Order: sequence, then structure tokens, then C-alpha cells
Amino acid sequence: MTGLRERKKQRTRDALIRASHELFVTRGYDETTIDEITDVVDVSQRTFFRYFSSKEAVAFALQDEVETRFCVAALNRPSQESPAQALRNALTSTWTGAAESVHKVVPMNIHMRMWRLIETTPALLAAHMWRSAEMEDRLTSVIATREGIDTTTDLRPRVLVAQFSGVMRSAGRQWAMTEDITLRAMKITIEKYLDLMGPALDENWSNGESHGDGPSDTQSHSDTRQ
Amino acid sequence: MTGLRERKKQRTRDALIRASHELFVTRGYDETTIDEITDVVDVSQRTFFRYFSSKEAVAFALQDEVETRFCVAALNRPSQESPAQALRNALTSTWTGAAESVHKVVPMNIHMRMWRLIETTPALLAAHMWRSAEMEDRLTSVIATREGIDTTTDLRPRVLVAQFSGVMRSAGRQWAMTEDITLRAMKITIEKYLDLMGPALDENWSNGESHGDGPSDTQSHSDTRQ
DNA sequence: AGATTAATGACAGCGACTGACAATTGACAA
DNA sequence: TTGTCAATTGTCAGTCGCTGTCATTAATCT
Repeated sequence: MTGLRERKKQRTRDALIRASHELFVTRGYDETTIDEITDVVDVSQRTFFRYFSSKEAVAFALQDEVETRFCVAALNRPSQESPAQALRNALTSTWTGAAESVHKVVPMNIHMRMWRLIETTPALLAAHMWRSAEMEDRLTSVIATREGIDTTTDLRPRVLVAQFSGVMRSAGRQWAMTEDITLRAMKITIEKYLDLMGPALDENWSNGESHGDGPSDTQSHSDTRQ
Repeated sequence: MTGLRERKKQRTRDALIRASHELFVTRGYDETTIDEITDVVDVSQRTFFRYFSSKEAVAFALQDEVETRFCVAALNRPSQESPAQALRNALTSTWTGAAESVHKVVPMNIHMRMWRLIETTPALLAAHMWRSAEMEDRLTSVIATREGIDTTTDLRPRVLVAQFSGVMRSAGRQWAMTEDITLRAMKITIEKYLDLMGPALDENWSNGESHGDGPSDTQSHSDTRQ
């Protein structure tokens, strides 16, 4: 059973996240000061920095959990799946579970707008990409473990992950520029991008056919989730 | 002919770059104060911020030029080259030219150590990745222009560039962790990574053969530069 | 209840960065 | 050459993110 002290800490932490995200998506990130956040939660500025190491940290508090879930999912994918498939299926199997745990702290509406804010605010985008570089390291070792491979001699895990997360970032960025800020739209956009990873490397782009458009009847991806 | 005023500006700008980079690579980025930089060049702090919008900006002043050169090179690649080939050949054809123009401002030794510093300093790495996101946009439109493609309907340029620069960042990061901080070593590492972009996407990784190791006798890349 | 330990608040201070205004200096014409 | 104009710079004050320090409060343990 959790003590009172622990519960209290969890509450102020959640309150800080909720208050800051709410302020961020309404007022803007740069326009929101730490003092404004702590005024809402009614704690001192010093306390804020005891919970979050920086202003950016509170902005990414929820993304942290989502990413961790994704890594775990990738590691637990059935071993017969190819590395590329495993990454992709881990993604689709993470969508719903992550959304629920987020919703406990912040309304889904705000969380989605927060996601967009990250892509449109220079300071946050920089932090986002720094974090995704760390994520790449984690994912690389996940793939290497799956395949029983040494990362120093075989560079393929690194390269695959670099491509994968590069494309995911690009897709996320594109999604943030559309009007449809739903989780569903984000899902569709990302999958559309991932489908093109192979074709984009082809020697000849047949300029006649246009990729990535039209109704998403392209079922080029086999979802082997149970 | 350039006026005295303009020359003077160029000189202080170069001096600021040289002084800051020298301090960065010796003392460290976070450990270097703007005041310490301006003390060396003997200008006021305010003047510094009139030349560079931020502390990070001066750290990336030289990378800016290199990246611009690369974009131009990509655009001017012969049209019979495939998009992926064009990117790759643009890279190899940029190496030397860029190095020369850099050397006019900062010794090559320091510039290479600066490159490593960027990869090892969190604040700089974040800035680097934010910049490379902007770079992706530029490159995407370059490829689209080359192929006569509309970026909104055909996503392949975006995806290709995302893969490409994702892998390049990964390679650059890896290189920064080695002892050999020469331009040659960086070149080799990056090309080794780029060679694996295709194979890493394959369904079956034949675990018997190890990719990315051994002597770089892998001539899987056709350099069609004149 | 009293001792222990953790969480918090208050305060002072550093460094990055900005706005405003005065002082300086190169450019250009009379 | 000199005087005017505009660009460049220095000074100063101030904001904001962030940290160290220390006293105070509040939860836990005995």
C-alpha cells in the first residue's frame, strides 16, 4: 500500500503536468513562464524544478511513458517477425494502451494539441529530436537483442532504426501541419509513410504512379498481432 | 569592392567564430560563457548577440555553409541519377570544397573536434537535430524539383530524405564516439552506413554474414561524379 | 509523543538573452 | 575637409530559466 507522502507527490506531479500542458497549448510554450505554472498548482518555483529537471521535461513527461511502452512492445514481438515488421507491429499494438494511461493525467484533446505544439515550437522540436536520438539507442539494442546480434560488428540494427525513426519523425511532423489532430489521423499518416520506406529507395521512380495519395486501401502491411 | 565597414564586420564575425569554437572544444560548450568569448574578441556581449542570435548559432555557423553546399550539389546532380544516388553523390562531391572554405575561418583540427562536440553535448545535439529537420525540408524540395514531383501528392521525396538524413545522423553520431576524428574516417563511416540502407529493410537478415565490418572493399556504390 | 527523514519555501545568484538609448564610427556629399 | 546621415557598438537595466543553500514544515518510524 502506498503511503500518504507518495500519493501527495504523485498528485502534485500530475497537477504540474496538467497545468503546464494546459497553459502550453493555450498560451504557447515560450509564452508560458514557470511562475505561471507554479501559481496555478500553488507550489514554489523551486519545487517545480525538484519534480522536473527543466521546462522541457514537463512538456515531455507523457511522451516518456508512450515511448517506453513502444520499446517494450518491440522487444516482445514474436521472433519470427523480421526486424522491420517487429518495429511496425510494435507501433500499431501500442496505440490504444498508451492513450489510456495518458488520459488519466491529461484530457486526450490537450495531449494531441501538445503533440502538435512539440512539432511547431522550435525549442520543443529540438528537445524532441534529442530525445528521439536517445530512443534510437534503446531501439537499436532491442533489435540487436531480438536477432542475437552484436551491435559493434553488425550495423544493420542501427541503420534500420535510424531509417525507421527518421521516417516516423517526418510523418509526425507532417501530421502536425494538418487540421485533423486526432489520434486516428496520426496513425494513418505514419503508416502511409512507413509503407513507402522500401519504394523510396528504388532506383527508378516511375513518375506515372503517385505514391502516398488516394484512399488508404493499400494493405501492403501484414499486421501479425494476436 | 567591399567597403571598410563590411570588411570590419566580416572580421569580427570570423573572430567570434574562431574564439568561441576554440573555447568550446577546449573548455566545453556549457562551461564557456558568452562573456568569455567576447573578452577574447574584445567586444561587448550585446554585440555578440547582434551577430549571432544565440550561443548555439555561433557553434553552427560553419556547419551552415557546409549544408548549403550539399543542397546545391544535390540539386545540380545529373538528372539520370536516381534520387538516392543523387543524394549520395552530392555528399561525396561536397567533402573537399566545404573543407577548404571552413579552413579559412577555423583550423581543420578544431572544426573536427567541434563536430564531435556537437554530438556529445546534449544542448548542441538538440540544436543539431532541430537544424537537420529544417535541412530535411530543403532537401525534400530539392528532390521534388529534380524529379518534377508535387510534394503534397507524392510522399516519396519526404520519406527518402527522412531515411537518408536519419542514417546520416546515426553515422555521424557513431563516428563521434571513435578515436579517429579525421574527415577521412567520418567519410568512411557514413558511406558504410549508407550502403546498408537497402539490406536493413530486407525481410530476412541472414545472420551468418555480418554487415558493416571488415575492410571497406565494398564497392557497392557507383560514384558518377565527373 | 518524540526522533528521524523527506518535502517544501524563501532567498540569493548565475548565465542566456532582449529592449532602449546614448556614443562612436564609417560613408557620402557639399 | 568638413558636416551630415546611417550603421555599428557599448552601457544599463531587466526578464527568464535554473541552481545552491538553509531554515521550516510535514510525514514516517519507534
